[in-house]
Amino acid sequence: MTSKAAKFEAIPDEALTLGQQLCFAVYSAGHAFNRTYKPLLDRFGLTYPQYLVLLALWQQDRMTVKRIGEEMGLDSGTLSPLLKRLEAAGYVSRLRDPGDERQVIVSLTEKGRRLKAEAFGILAEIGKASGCTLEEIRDLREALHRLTQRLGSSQQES
Amino acid sequence: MTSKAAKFEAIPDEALTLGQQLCFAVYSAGHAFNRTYKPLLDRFGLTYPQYLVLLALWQQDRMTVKRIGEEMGLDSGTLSPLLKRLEAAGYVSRLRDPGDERQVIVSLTEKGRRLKAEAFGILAEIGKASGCTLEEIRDLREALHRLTQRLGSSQQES
DNA sequence: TAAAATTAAATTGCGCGCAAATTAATTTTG
DNA sequence: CAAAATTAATTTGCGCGCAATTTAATTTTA
Repeated sequence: MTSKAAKFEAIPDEALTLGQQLCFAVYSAGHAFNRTYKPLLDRFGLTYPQYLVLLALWQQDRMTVKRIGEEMGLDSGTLSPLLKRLEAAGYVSRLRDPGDERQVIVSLTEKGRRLKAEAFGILAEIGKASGCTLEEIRDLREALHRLTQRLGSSQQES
Repeated sequence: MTSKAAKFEAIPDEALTLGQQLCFAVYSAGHAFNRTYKPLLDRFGLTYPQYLVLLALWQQDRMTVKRIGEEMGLDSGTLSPLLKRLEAAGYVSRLRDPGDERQVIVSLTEKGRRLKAEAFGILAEIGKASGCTLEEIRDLREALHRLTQRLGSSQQES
């Protein structure tokens, strides 16, 4: 019994299958959402991540890139080009903060604000596709938030 | 009361926030898993999706690209280059099926099989980082599987 | 206040993930 | 059996997502 092998000997072989992995269940559900949103967003010329940024802006307009990144867990390397495309599509404007020229303030355009009305329809479609009750959605969402929190905080420790 | 607005009038404004979205909870948890796996996989020169493919192969060796795609919900456009990189890293071999030259059979190399022993350690690390009990993991996994199933089947209908 | 350190965005490079087009092999059918 | 249709994998193009670097502005501090 070598020391290295012994340490995890208690874990059965079946624990290592794809179907048993929580991470793979999350991974697959993420793709499934992306695929479900795609046809609903195509007619607005939006991608799923772009739509999530708009959700953040409908909640709180005029955020810096950094602030949006904090809300969404994304860095400027991801957001900068995405926001440029959202601007090119006419949904947001990007303006340097006159008080601090390092910052860029992202604001909804009139077109961006108008889209919010359509989003309720998208929300209803997704809710229907998910086949979940409001309670199931809430419980699952909260369980995932707790999980994300714990995975995130475990990062800092290492 | 315009007809278009009236249709979804019952949905409150708060339902449209990022934090309320199940999709965003899944999206964030997916990124959190990716970030947690990254340092654990870096020393093997593997990415998180590559590791998932290896999980599939430890469960069932010698699969065609198509079969792996069915197991994982990915198409060959994603898998072909990923498998080439796994081959370049020495974890798998890719061989045309002599009985049907259209198919490519992906097999674990000795190096790929050896890595399985290390995977139990990774599994334990992730389990610790998730902070979930085995019951929580099972429940969450099953809820996500059901969700993925329903989102997937809703695609065919449209 | 001038130099050093910090901060915010943007940029670069690479690996997914997916749609669409391409290539090559096999199966169907006329 | 030959043409047409189907199938499997690859390739191409584009948009994330992230690490690492760069650029520019602001703050700290010597």
